[in-house]
Amino acid sequence: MDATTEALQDDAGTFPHLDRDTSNCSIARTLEVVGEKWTILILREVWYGSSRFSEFERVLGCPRNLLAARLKMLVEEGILATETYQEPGSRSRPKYVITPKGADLVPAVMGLLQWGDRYRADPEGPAMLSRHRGCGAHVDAQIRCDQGHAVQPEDIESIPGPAFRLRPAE
Amino acid sequence: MDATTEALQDDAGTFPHLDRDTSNCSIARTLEVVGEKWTILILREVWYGSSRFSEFERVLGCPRNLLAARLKMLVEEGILATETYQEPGSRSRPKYVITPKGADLVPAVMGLLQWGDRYRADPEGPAMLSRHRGCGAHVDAQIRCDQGHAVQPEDIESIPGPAFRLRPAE
DNA sequence: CCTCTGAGTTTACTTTTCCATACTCAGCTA
DNA sequence: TAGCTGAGTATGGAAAAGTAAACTCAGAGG
Repeated sequence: MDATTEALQDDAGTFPHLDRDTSNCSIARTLEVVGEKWTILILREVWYGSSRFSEFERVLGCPRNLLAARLKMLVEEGILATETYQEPGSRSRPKYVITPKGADLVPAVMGLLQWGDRYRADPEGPAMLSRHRGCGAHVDAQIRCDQGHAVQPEDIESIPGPAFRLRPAE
Repeated sequence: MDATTEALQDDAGTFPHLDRDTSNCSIARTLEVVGEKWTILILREVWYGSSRFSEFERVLGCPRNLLAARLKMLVEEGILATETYQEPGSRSRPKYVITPKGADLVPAVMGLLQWGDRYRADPEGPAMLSRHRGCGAHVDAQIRCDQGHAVQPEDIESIPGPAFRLRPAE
């Protein structure tokens, strides 16, 4: 940890957050990849079991050109990978499967899912439920610290990290 | 639980997911609220300490009309609430604070944050770090079941819920 | 060789969203 | 009552997304 970072961290809570350079924000960078329309919904369908172009098209009702563009981007980003499948009597064709990098998006998507379940579900409840395979208990996304404590949003402290930078003067 | 849902749940894993009605998906509904550009970044700035219109504008560099529209929507949705502040010598003006409903989005945003930290951070690391106030340990979003087990993405089983519907025939 | 099928690509058009800038408005001070 | 400031609103053009339909392409089967 360099001296600048150290100094800023000592000042945690009162660091100059309004003057920081926000171009290297991890939230913004994740949204550059998954923030476009259809992208997260494609991933949702992957974990519900779809893998073929025609399946995504059918269940999402999304334009083919956008679907092709999003799938291509997800493969280029390493979130999906292509494999091949072959129906009897047909030639082999590509299908899309999740990679470990893609699976690491699950906590974020679970977070969106459970917020929608809580605040925007139909009166009778959610359309889909998630449970732990085997134990069968309901699962959800939650925040924990490395000591194993459950953490409430108001007990999260955000402090400058190693790549913290101030905005260049205008 | 009605008979249809029961039947579908017995069939978990092989339910007709390609024929389901996806219009009541909780992920899609959450994205209707927070999926537009700037919305999540506004919330990020709220937990980093901003509350005033001019602060959001300055740190985000977002167009004023979009900022006004997003703030208005977030207040209408109950994610932010307005309070007033008054600088000495100035009239009172509105500021924006997070509500409990807004705080419930933290797991989703933490999920996006940690994915970006892992895969898209600068070589030296993240721009910001999150720690548990008091204990000081690093915090992250993770998936757990109600039995307290940590759950890996591949051990999540998605099954039809009470609002599961098949798509109307075409 | 012809046809069929899934997986795209291409094109043309409409609609929505985004962006930059100019303008307005309310109240506090001079 | 004129000017200043923070918080917006209005507007016009650019970019992205959505829609629909035609077109391509690579094999398997006939």
